[in-house]
Amino acid sequence: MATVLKILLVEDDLHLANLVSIQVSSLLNAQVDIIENGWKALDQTTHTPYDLLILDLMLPGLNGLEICRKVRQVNKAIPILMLTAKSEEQDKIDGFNIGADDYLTKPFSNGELIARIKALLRRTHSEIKRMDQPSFLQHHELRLDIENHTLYKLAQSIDLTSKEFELIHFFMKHPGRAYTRQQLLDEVWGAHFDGLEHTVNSTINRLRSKIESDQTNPEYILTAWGVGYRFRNI
Amino acid sequence: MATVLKILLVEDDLHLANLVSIQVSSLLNAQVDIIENGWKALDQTTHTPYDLLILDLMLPGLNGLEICRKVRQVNKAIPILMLTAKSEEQDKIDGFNIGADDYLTKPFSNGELIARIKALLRRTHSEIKRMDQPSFLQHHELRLDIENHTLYKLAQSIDLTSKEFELIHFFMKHPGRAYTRQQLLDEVWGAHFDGLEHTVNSTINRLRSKIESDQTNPEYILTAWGVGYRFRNI
DNA sequence: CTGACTTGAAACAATTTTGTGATATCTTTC
DNA sequence: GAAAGATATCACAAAATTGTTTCAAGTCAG
Repeated sequence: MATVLKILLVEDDLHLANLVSIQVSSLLNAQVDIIENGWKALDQTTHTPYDLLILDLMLPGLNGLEICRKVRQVNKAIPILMLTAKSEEQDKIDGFNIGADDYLTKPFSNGELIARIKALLRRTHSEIKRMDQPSFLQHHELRLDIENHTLYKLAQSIDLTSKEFELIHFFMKHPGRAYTRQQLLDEVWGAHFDGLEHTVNSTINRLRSKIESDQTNPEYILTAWGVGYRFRNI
Repeated sequence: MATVLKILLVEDDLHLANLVSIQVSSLLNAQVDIIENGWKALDQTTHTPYDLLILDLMLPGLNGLEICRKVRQVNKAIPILMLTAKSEEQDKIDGFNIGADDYLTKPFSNGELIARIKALLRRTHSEIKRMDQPSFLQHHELRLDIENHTLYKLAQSIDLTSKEFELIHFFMKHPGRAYTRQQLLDEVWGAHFDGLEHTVNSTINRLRSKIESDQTNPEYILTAWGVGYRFRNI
């Protein structure tokens, strides 16, 4: 089910292009097409739907800025990452004015490149999350189908509200560890939530009533007395 | 929080600065210093230790991003909150790259501001705590998993109450040394506790019953006759 | 706009933990 | 070996924490 990311890399330095391609395709589960020439690149983007464009600023034929501008006329949504040399710093501003979403100054590390790409795709609401996390989380009789937003106990599906889903999702990603209520608020409700810790109790109470066979003796969401809660580990 | 928070607010709009200062100092028990000029602010941070920096992005002298970068060169730990106007959205990304921990877009409500500050301080405090303490403490067959808040004897996990956990945590951090009951009360129960020394006995008794194979001949929590208790050293 | 559903908060009930007192057991000292 | 002092154990009550129910406000679809 893991869909492959399609990335177009427009770069005339084939050595660099290959390095980037190898890293990106292996670390992000992506298919990277490489094109050296600006005009060809523009043509290619109109025929194939890409999830991300990586443009070198200096190119034969048509430079990065111009590709950027022309692509944006047609497609306002596609994330664009510009690659620039240090001496071209001034062009950054132009890049943004024209519609690039981020830029990277050469030389850059692989880690930096991957981080930027991930950040870009996250921002543009792409589906990269899928590649960073499994589609299912299974613990004992519980199976969480993350993409379908559904919880199964054995074969039986259990309806969860969205808070309940997020909470058990978090727990199942971090089984065994005890979290305080405040930590759960920060992680699940968001750091800016400004309510009572007791809120966690209520949600856990509702969750337990749906997933535990014997609510007075929970199997999955365990109470860590004096601390908070933890998800079962075995 | 008993101690007063020290916050530096760098903001040239004095009207806004005063509003923020009043709210923050009253609701968070904080002392807020206000500085209008970027250069002065940078100088100030090197002379006074602050718990939090709030930087406006647009400033006379030296803008928020630059202050942020320069402060980070010296101090990697201090939490930084950036204030930006809507039109400066693009700079957010740069802000994060440079090392701000959070940002807030003007106009913001007081509640939002306070919530962000609290969340930031929580985050950085818990990170600091994690930084300077190990995740595990191991002695002989006992292994204390601090983050998971769980004690293992060989592969078997042992349920502890929070006092028991705190007590054995303290012991395992300071093995071999004998502590009087009063010292243990001060260290584990807290200096304000004014109960009987006898309380320590009970807790140790309960702890021993959970971790010692032969309770009449303890391997881990040893009695230091006429003194108090000590944790085994080898 | 209505009605069902979700969510956070408040009140109260139930449970667990923890401190204390009483008593038993062990060490040391003489 | 006995007395005095110190520690261990047990039971119980107080304190702290958590569980449950209910209600009201907010949200969303139809």
